[in-house]
Amino acid sequence: MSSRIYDSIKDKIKEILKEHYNLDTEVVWNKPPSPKMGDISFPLFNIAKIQKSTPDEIGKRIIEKLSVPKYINKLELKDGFLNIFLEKNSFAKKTLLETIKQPNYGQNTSKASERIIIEHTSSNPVGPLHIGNVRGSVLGDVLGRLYKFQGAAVNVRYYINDLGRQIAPLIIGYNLLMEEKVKPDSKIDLWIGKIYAIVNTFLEIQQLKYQLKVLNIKIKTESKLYELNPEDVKKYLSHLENSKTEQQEKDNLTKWLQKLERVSTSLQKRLPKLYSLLFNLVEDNIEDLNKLTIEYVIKYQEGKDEEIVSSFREVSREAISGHVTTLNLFNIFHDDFDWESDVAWSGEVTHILKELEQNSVLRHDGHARLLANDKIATNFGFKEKYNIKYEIPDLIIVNSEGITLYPCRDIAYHLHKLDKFDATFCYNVISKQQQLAQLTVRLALYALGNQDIADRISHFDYEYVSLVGRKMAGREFEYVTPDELYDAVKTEVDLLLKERNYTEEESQEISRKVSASSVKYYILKMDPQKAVAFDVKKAVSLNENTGPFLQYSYARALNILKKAKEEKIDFQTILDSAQDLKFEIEKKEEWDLLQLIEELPSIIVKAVDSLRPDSIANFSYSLASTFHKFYDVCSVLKAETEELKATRMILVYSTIKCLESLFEIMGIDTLERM
RNA sequence: GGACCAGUAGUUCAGUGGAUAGAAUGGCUGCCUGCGGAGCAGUUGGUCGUCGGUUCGAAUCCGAUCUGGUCCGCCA
Repeated sequence: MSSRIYDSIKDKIKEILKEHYNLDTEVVWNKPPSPKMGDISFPLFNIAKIQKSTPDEIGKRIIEKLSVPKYINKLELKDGFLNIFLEKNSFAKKTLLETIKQPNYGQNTSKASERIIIEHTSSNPVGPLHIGNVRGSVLGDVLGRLYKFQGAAVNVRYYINDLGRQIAPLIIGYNLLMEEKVKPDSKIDLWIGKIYAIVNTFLEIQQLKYQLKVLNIKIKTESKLYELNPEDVKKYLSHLENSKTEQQEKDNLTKWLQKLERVSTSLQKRLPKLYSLLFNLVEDNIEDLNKLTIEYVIKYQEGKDEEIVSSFREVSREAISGHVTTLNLFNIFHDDFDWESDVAWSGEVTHILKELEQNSVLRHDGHARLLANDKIATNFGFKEKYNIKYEIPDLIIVNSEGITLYPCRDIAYHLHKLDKFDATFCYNVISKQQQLAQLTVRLALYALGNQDIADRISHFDYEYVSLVGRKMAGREFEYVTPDELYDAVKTEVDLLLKERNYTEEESQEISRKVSASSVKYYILKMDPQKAVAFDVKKAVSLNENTGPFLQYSYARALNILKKAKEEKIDFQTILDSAQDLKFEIEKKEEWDLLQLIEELPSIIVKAVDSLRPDSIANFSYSLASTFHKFYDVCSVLKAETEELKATRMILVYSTIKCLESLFEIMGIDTLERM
């Protein structure tokens, strides 16, 4: 907890301790459990202990010396705490005058000297974004907005992983459909996701059959190369059971068989038309899908075959364009896009490997090459610097066939990434699964003599999102997309809006903004470190701690001022003469609201310093919720006295300003009516 | 086997050394001639995974331990 007024009282107490006891110690404050014990309290135990005195003695001394600022009403000692009762009216005046004065309340320049790169989303271009990826998008977006709000220059980048083996089967299927002039049956990235899942299944079926053949597990069958029917699976399983294969391998193959059977049946059921269309196309045109896949991958990695290059790029671009459309729904935008393939083609990876080799930090083991993470961490002072006490595992970066794996490109990418924006710091908002890979990148930079770069890169990690009861799997076309959540909410909202008298245009704007905020806020409000089982029902809810709830509070607050205008109350004059106004805080609800307003600036600072974008959402909820309570109990326009009316109007106005700042940071739209 | 993260009300979560652990949701009950009911109020519900330690004080820090997720040699 932090607050400017409270901190200033704290500083006074610190001064007294320094002056009186020559004591330089940290003083903490907190909120008493009950208002009867005051508004703010200071525990005196540790000071008493250092001074070999009692809390009461210390407290008495502080009270004696504390020249009471005008917003302190009463001081009290109780159970070792110094309890302070604030003079609410002066507190209100100080806080609200400040709020009125600032154009964007809570904005500051504490990060003005920073230039921040934020990489987020960076999803593979083989399907639509799902709620798992979008968790990173939302966190990255809000982190960037927090920095911007505090004066930093922010550059948001998307790293396109277009070199994956997985893309090749997608390209093959996509091209076959193009030749047949088949049109997408859905949003482009979703369509790509379908093609990928289907053709990849064919590929896996072929690979599995090949493996079984190698082990001499053969069955009599009528089925085609890319087909796996249930009867064959049964036969395979019984052959496998009786074969002399190692148990471990038996288990793996059994699992694989079962999985592929499940996936192919499920895909056939859910996408019957596309499945059979692609099946026939691949069966008729592709003799050896596996071989072709490898050929494509190698050719793209080399980057010289123009046809292949343009195919990969085209499909990737299509997928990413779908991602961008989705992200834009939620006010999430990227400034730049980097291609993994560009990094590969630059030839830098070869140099890096050579240098790592020369520096003796590559470990050859069997046939693969690993980056000697622990050795680097120890020798270059990394462990000491970051207080790492365990052994860091080595990571394979070149496989036994001499093919460089993605961490190599990641290292090359990060060598120049900060230069692209002349950045002071870079956050990679990437799921926790990438922890070791991300650490490896930084260690490689250490080994290459680029500690200065490595120390300015941070992995902002977040836990995975699963579905209630099952896992999300792109390969199986199993996921919940933010698009479908958005649509589900929108249907609900449209229904609500039908009962109100809005024009079609207004209605569309409102439902768009409400739906977007609903989905975005739901993802934002969860602690990044917590794995979440996603509940679709809750995600589309419009009540309680949701985006629409906040928007509703805003509209309600705004409406009071609108109403005031109708009643010919000149609020501008009230604002202009606020300096001379006698502020009056009468009820608990006003006081609660006021304190949250006062707290907002420090909440913003803390959110970025502790890397908790989600804390903004939770604070917004308490503010909105407190406002509703205030609204219910305190009549603004019909307040008993002019002073009370003016104070309440300014409270409403300040709440609006708070919400505007919070919405700005969360990238959620405000609504005047809904 | 090692590492990282999580474990708080029936459920979903907030709470990163302070007094009596907070919301929401489910169930039950009230408030629309009122500044917008997408709201508010009441009621019910917790050995903060377990055991120790540090401390005047622990959900919070340390150590063990259990459970779940993820990563640790050829996918990204």
